[in-house]
Amino acid sequence: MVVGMNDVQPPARRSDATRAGILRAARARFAADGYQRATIRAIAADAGIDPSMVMRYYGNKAQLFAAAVDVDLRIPDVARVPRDRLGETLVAHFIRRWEGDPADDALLTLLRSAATDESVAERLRGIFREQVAPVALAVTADPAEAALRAGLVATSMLGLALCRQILMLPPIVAAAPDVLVVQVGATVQRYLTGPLGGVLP
Amino acid sequence: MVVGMNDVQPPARRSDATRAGILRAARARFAADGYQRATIRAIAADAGIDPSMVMRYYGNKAQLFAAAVDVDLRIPDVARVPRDRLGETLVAHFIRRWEGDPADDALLTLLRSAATDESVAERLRGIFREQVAPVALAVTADPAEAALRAGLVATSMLGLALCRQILMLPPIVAAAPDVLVVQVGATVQRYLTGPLGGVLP
DNA sequence: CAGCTATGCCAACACGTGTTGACTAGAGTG
DNA sequence: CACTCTAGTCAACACGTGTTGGCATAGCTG
Repeated sequence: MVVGMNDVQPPARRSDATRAGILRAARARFAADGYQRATIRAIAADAGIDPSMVMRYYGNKAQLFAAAVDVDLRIPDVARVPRDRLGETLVAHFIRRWEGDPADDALLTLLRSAATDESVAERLRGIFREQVAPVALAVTADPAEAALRAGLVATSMLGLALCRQILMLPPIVAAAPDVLVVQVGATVQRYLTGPLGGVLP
Repeated sequence: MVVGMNDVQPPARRSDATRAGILRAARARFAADGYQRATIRAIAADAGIDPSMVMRYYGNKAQLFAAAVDVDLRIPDVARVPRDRLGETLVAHFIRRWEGDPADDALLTLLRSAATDESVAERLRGIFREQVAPVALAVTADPAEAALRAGLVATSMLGLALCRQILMLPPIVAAAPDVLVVQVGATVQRYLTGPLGGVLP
């Protein structure tokens, strides 16, 4: 085994461990405190290095945030899911991810900060456009209808994330995943495949 | 007409106009920027007075926030609403409030700040417990079931508020109120009066 | 008018923030 | 070994924050 395992782009610098440590600490802090409250000093302390290293490797706080929060919802391929199971499948997917390590889920981090930072909100809208909207397009061909359906789904899913993982609303935190999958899943299902009432422009 | 019109508690100080001005500016700033980003200096500037006056009249920033954000959802009396119209009625009620002046709605202000400030989140949970949960209790006698139903309703309503007023998700912002009332109203209706599947402990 | 109190402004403190630059050790290379 | 470049620390700057105390002024009260 030679020194360079991945002889593609990065020349495998000696500081890779530190960089990774910074990124790991940043993810945790941003997830726990949001963009503004998470300080470079705290992140550096968690990573066990000097704050100036963060600046050297990531430029500034905004770029560190961008690097730390890479959002891939990993939405399952809707083509492989029975049409009448879409709602349950999607809700189960997200709950399972949050169950693992909420501090590791970029979506929750973004949601926390998007409430007060417009630039983060813009980024969330981008995620919606590129990763959520396509799901609705697999159900309807009409773009306007698909956009509305996707928006309603976002309403439901983000509302669940907000109440369960951020606001910690007791009944929703205590609810068994199965119950939420059935109830919220039914809502998402209706938003995706149910009637809209023909009120589209 | 004598000097004191309301001769009850407050002796009608001469600085009442200033106090009100501070409160008005604080409401706007907190609604627009959230708790942390809204600065005492900015609020004082908006009110046209010195920052130290804010401290004199309201003690500190936290107390100013508490004074500025008084939350009365003014949920309509559920007893006067037909049981099968609860969902639509509730959604229409909230949308109508936001339509007016979002910066004046305390719920949105709280929602913005609750994402990053635990104490604000705790306050939101209080609002939920005292103003939302009772609605579900008017539908079911069982407290555990009522709590779950109220939680699901919160999921739906806060998700809508989040996407429409805070994240500004294009399809939800563009959607006509009627459409949202019908669609989200149906969801709330089912959460309140629909079957739960008997999975309650 | 004299005196007191409420109302307001000004300047400053103490602190935490992101960010920068100079400087030290230490590995890698000729 | 001598030289170079990287990884890292330290101290400090410039700024914005909440908060405080002192001082002027205007209005009310005797």
